[in-house]
Amino acid sequence: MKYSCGALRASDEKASVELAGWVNVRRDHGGLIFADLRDRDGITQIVFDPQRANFSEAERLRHEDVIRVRGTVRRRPAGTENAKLPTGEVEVAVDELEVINRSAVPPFQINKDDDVDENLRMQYRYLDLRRAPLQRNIALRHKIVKAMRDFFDERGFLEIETPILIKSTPEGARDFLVPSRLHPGSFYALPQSPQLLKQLLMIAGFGRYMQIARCMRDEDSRADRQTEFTQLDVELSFCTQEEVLEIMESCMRHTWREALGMELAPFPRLSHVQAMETYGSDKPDLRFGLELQRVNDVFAQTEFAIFKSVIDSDGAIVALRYPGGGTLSRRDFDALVETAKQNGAKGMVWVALGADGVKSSAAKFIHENVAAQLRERTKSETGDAILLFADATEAALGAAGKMRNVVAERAGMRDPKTFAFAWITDFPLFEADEATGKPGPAHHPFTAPNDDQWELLESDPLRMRAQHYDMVLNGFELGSGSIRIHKAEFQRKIFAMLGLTEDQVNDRFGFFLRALDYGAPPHGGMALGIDRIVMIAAGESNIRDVIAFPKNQLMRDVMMDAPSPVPEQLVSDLSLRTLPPKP
RNA sequence: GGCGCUGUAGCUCAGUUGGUUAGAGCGUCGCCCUGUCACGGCGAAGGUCGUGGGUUCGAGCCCCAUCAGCGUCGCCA
Repeated sequence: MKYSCGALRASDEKASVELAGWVNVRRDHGGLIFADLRDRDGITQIVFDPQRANFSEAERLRHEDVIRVRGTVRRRPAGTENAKLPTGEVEVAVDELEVINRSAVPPFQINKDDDVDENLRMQYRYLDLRRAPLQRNIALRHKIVKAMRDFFDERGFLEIETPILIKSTPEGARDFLVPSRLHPGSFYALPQSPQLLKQLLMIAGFGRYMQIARCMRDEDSRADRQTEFTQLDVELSFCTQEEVLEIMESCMRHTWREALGMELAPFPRLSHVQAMETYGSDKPDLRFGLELQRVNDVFAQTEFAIFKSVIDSDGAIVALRYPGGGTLSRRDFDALVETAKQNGAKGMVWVALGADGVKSSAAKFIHENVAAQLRERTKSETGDAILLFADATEAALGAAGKMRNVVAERAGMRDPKTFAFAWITDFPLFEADEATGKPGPAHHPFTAPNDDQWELLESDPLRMRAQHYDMVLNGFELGSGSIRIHKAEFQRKIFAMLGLTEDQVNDRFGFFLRALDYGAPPHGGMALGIDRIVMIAAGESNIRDVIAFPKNQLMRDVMMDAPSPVPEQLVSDLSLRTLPPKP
């Protein structure tokens, strides 16, 4: 009878079994050969006896050979059980050995979790995937996605697929374009998200929609961001923001329970303003405290010119506790100042609360009473350091917020096994564009403002708050959602506000505005990044480690060697011509 | 496009102030080994020090350029 390599137990003793898998390792004792046979399910020790004809064949087994064996399960002799393996009480005495396919010597060791060069791993992705960490991560990903689907099914949602070839709408990220053979000069776009399509499904009366949706954005990748990625996409009709939050939070609670066996506490909620003030970030890591403190008052009388001018110009001096930072050397602090600058700080003043007294990079201005007040305000202790950031309010908070993560990392306060979810609510509807100062959508242009704020659209749009919410986890944004605008009239107002002409609106969004005219129900929803969720759940720090076939930083698939040139004929069939590469 | 880190054996790394023949562990190959599980023992093979140029009597090491990977800024409605 066939078994997986993780199945056999002591209770299977004397069973006649067939196992197939990869040779994880061979231990050749000369007169007796052990091998560990591996498949997705586990590892089983098989034993070759010199009396058997297959012994000489067993001597030739090598790592990653694919074999099938038939034999008898027996208990291992007392004292030789392996407690590290679930199958460690038994072994299979092999009667028949079939070598199905020999393996070349792999470019790196499959049976060890050692670090290997990323490029090599990508080139031999199928071998990297064979190793335990990726096997685990991909299996976890399946469990998470299944838990999500089960949850929404239970709640009456339909999973509906939306097309991959859609219309380019020039807002947002750069589109991936697909040229049309039948319509020369015209292009499809790959979806950045199924945003408009899911809203159309609401207008179509489906009420509750979800999809595990593939999305593409032609932007540079990061450790937590891949150009091609997967979203849990959700939309529902006749809902309030509160209902969306409840459903999404329950979904995550269900998912963590099913996939990780963990119970999640209720998610704390912070307004956007609150998050920025307290943590200097709209995606604060709540695994630790280290709240930022505005300490302008402490320096009200300071002679320190930089601080003084910041206070006079209505900026902020922000203090951050660095637990254990008091023992750092001047050299370490110099490096930390550099880190702060890379994180957007103009500069950074440090105050070290050493056992032998207070030291500071601005010692002249950090009088004893100032140090005492800072210590009190940041709840610091002897042995800690306090970092000070002075700048325009937003900039100072932002830099301090980034350094908050840096010092927490150094202080070992970012435990990957702790999951601190939170909601961020009350985002602004518009943000001023840094270059032009013009208002642009903070989320996307379909987001509804708070119901009573439409009159601000002409007078003071930047003050409008949106029915927009983010879910964050351990300092990562998992995703955003909002209540959408469901009246064409209001949608047109927003487009106009964003500077689109009537013609542009009709050309790009005409189909959508028309749909809003035919009885569009109020609706809202959310989309969460599946890759990021799995990454954090798996305790990985790179999103590639939870994607079966990821691309590298320059968007190349180095295993397939994509993208690649194509025959000229294929290009001309599309009525296209390639330009010579840019010099 | 900018910045940073990395590049030495199949893999992971060490390599002192620029100085003889570039080392280790794992893997690979061969021989030995009947209770191992990172089996053990003995032996062997394996190197364009990313690439190109320069400085020097002499470069893995210093300088310049370049390529690749990773991280990051820009970008990500």
